[in-house]
Amino acid sequence: MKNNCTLCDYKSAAAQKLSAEELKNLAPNCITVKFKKGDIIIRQGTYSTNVAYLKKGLVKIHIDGPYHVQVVRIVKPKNYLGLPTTFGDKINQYSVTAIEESEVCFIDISTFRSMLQLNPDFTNQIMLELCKSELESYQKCVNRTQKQIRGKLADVLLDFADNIFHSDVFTVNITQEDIGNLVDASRESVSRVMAEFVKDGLISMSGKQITIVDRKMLASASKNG
Amino acid sequence: MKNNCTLCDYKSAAAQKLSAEELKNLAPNCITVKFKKGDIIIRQGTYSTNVAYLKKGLVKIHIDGPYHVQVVRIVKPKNYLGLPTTFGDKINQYSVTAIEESEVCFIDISTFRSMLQLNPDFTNQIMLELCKSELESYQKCVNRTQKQIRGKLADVLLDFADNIFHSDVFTVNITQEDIGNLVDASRESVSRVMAEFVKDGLISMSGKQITIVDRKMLASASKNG
DNA sequence: TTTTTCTTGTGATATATATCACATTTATAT
DNA sequence: ATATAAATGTGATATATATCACAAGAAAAA
Repeated sequence: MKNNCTLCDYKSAAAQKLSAEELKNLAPNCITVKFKKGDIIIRQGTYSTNVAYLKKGLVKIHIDGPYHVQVVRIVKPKNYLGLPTTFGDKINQYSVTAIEESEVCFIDISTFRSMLQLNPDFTNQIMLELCKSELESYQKCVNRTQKQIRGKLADVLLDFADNIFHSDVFTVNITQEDIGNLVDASRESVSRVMAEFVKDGLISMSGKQITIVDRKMLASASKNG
Repeated sequence: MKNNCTLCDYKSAAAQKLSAEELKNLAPNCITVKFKKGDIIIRQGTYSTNVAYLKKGLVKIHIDGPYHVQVVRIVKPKNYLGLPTTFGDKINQYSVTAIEESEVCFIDISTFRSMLQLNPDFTNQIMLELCKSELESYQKCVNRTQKQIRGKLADVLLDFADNIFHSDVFTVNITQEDIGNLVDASRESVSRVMAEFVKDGLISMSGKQITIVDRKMLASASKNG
């Protein structure tokens, strides 16, 4: 689908720094593609020739580890997917898969580069996001390696409510195995701990819908396991 | 100590993109400071007002986790320390400590920002490094969470030899507790596995000097634990 | 609807590694 | 040189979580 970037309602913080002229030049160099749940958007090990930007939907970023897949994080719209790959390495170091119907805008890499070259405000915003996500990934890694399952699961549930769905009631279209890969635990352990959380009244579940019932206790589980 | 950046022998890849004029302007806005082994260069939780760049020595980057310290990585010279903090957050998200006598150049942050604003080649190089380190940190996190101690220790030893000391014989000025924090293991476990490696002829040790004896077996330990 | 596949629940068991406790060695300070 | 502190080695024990095995439920396909 051809784009009209000027009128785009899903502009990134960085793209909002672009001039009318620049946005006009951008349009013919990017395409929007729709993905269904389960579709692979970026595949680890393949060449990356575009910058991907999530306009709508929800995706997971995942890496093939030595023994399992690790889900690095869940990404919501108005975020670039795989920015670091775009520069550092030409080969995608991780995969991105849609977990809901999603719309991704693929921007030609040399167009993206020339925007960086020409517009320092744009560049600055991109750098800010790179830095933020690097710091976040450090913090997440510490939590992944040090907390135990109850703590990590509580973290993930609060993160979903606070940063992704902005509601204490939400429906995540991922399996318990995915959640396991997100907190480095087996799917059986996820099942058990979730049941524990329900039993103890921290959350309630019906199907894939999760409701956060007791924020305080969940926060305490996040801290003390 | 006042700097003469033009004549500096330790320029970063990015700084090599600066013009003679730009280097001249840089000099009055940075100072070089010497640190002894054990000195804290950057302290987590404090304000960051400078960009730090490692000219000589060796440092560790570490984060206070919920239960222990995690050593994120060991950094060798000609690398920026804490770049992501410089933009993303004004508060240092991690600490940096010298593990050998080190020299660090502190660059005034607004000077650094204006170089980014004015020199796209400089910026490009900085972005490249940011991206590379983000990808690296993803990969490291997967290894940390999935491999077991033998594998992680083998990784670290090979990393030291290949990427830091460029020799199969090297002396690391860190304790086994540090190594434990680097591979997310207790110091006792590090001691035990190191002894195992010596017994099995993968490495030899005398004091803090480590010699890699059997690369093949070490690489296989890295893979298969 | 019926069949097949995917996902979840739950007990029993195995295991890697932490923790504790103390001895010994090495480094640092007096 | 001596005292003190820090780092390392090593056994015994505890424990969180993986793995295995199978049942049951939900979703997708036929």
